[in-house]
Amino acid sequence: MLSQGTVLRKWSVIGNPSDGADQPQTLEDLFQGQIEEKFDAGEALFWEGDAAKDVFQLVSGVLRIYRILGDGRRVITGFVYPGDLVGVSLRDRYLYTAEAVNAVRVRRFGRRRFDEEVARFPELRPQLFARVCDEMAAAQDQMVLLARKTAEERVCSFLLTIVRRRDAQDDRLPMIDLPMTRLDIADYLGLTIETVSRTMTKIARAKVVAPSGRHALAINRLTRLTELAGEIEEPELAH
Amino acid sequence: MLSQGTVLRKWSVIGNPSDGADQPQTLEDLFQGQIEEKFDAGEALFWEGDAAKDVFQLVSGVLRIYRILGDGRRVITGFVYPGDLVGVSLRDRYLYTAEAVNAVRVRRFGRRRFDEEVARFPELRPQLFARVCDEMAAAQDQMVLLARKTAEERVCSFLLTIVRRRDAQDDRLPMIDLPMTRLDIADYLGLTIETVSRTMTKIARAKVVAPSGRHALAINRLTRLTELAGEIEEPELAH
DNA sequence: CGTTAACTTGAATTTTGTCAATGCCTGTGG
DNA sequence: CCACAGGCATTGACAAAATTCAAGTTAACG
Repeated sequence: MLSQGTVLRKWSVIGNPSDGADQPQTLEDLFQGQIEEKFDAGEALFWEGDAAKDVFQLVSGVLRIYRILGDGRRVITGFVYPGDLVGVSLRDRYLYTAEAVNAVRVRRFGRRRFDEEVARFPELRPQLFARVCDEMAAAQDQMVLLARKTAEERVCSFLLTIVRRRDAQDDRLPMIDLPMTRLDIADYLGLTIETVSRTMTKIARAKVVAPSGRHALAINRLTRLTELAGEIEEPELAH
Repeated sequence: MLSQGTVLRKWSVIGNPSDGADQPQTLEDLFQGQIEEKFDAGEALFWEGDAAKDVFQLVSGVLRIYRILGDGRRVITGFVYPGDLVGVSLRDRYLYTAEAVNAVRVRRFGRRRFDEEVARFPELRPQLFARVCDEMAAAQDQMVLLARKTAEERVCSFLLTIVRRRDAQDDRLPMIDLPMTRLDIADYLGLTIETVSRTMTKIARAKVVAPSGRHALAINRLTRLTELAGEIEEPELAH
């Protein structure tokens, strides 16, 4: 629906990339000119250690970003959602693997050229900076979660983050999508699949959420979920 | 000793900040012109939530960077060492508190002016970018540590990071400094002081390290320490 | 509609946290 | 320079939380 409009805009605005007259107003504009590539669920866009040749913008679907310890332990350091960029804040090599959780569409941009374009259009700089700051802020939130939160707080924080990401998206009854598996969630939250499963069951029994299949659930009590996420000052509530 | 020299250089090179002739070659040069401020152990440079007015460069001493959860749980997201910058990768407000672990000296730079200078001297951009990338890489390492490493691996990884930071610094027998308390270490590693203490004792008994007071220790078996940190591929060693 | 991977649930185990008591640096003041 | 105090660290015993191991169940996909 929206994509149709933005695709048209792409051709009219920067149909000729070497023409100095075109002025990308936003980082998104930069990517509009790139061909869409598709990856199936489970396919990797790139691997940890690969030469960091490209920057990607996710058009649709979800990516998982992860690292593997020597003995196979996996840590998912983040999920990437439509509109997000991957591969910006690193030097010569990717520090992590980026893999499609479900079928995804991405736009690719050579890093060299990406840097040149950003240098050429200074108004893009603050946008890029803002994205890097958000990435840094998310990493810090995740460190707090991993260092000090309980299993229940981790799961609730995770669900809450997803609720909040859908910015004023459509309806008012929060129904969220969980395209990733329990193992993905466990590796993101520093837990086992069993603990994630038990916690989900627990908050479902408490009617805080209502699962709808394995990959979607309704948030019945958002305030309670926020409390359980450990994001309330001095709760000290009667239980 | 060195500071005398750098202070002199400051006046000769950028004594007149509005003079366009001076060219800071490095980010360090930018800070050379700023007056040194001192903070005692325990004093805060700024608090989480404060308006992010300044960027700081640490001249000497160590800072802890932390956030507090509603009920008092503290998470130290990083330590800052001489030469490091604090307050760069954030927007309008500080996302964390920065506190002196021991007596520190810092140079302060207004964010507004810092941004202007970086815009004015494009050769500073890649340096700033590199620092932000390193910060991001460190945050990811920390997420891996917190999500999947055992207490012993966490403590050994921490010691190893400190060993590696002193880049070819003087002698060859690794003696390291731990200015922070066990509570600081615990809050950084997502453990309790008791677990940190027990783990330290354990690797000391195994002669991997040799404590020298509470705030220093010698690394006797660096290879073993690296193994214990969980950074070796497929160990599968006889125990 | 059937297969199979993904998920859930239960019981036992392990790791780390909590509580409590003791010990010992480190920095202060004599 | 030494003695002392108090905070910081260590150690031990016990408890709690999460993991591991082992079955069962279920929902997603062809």
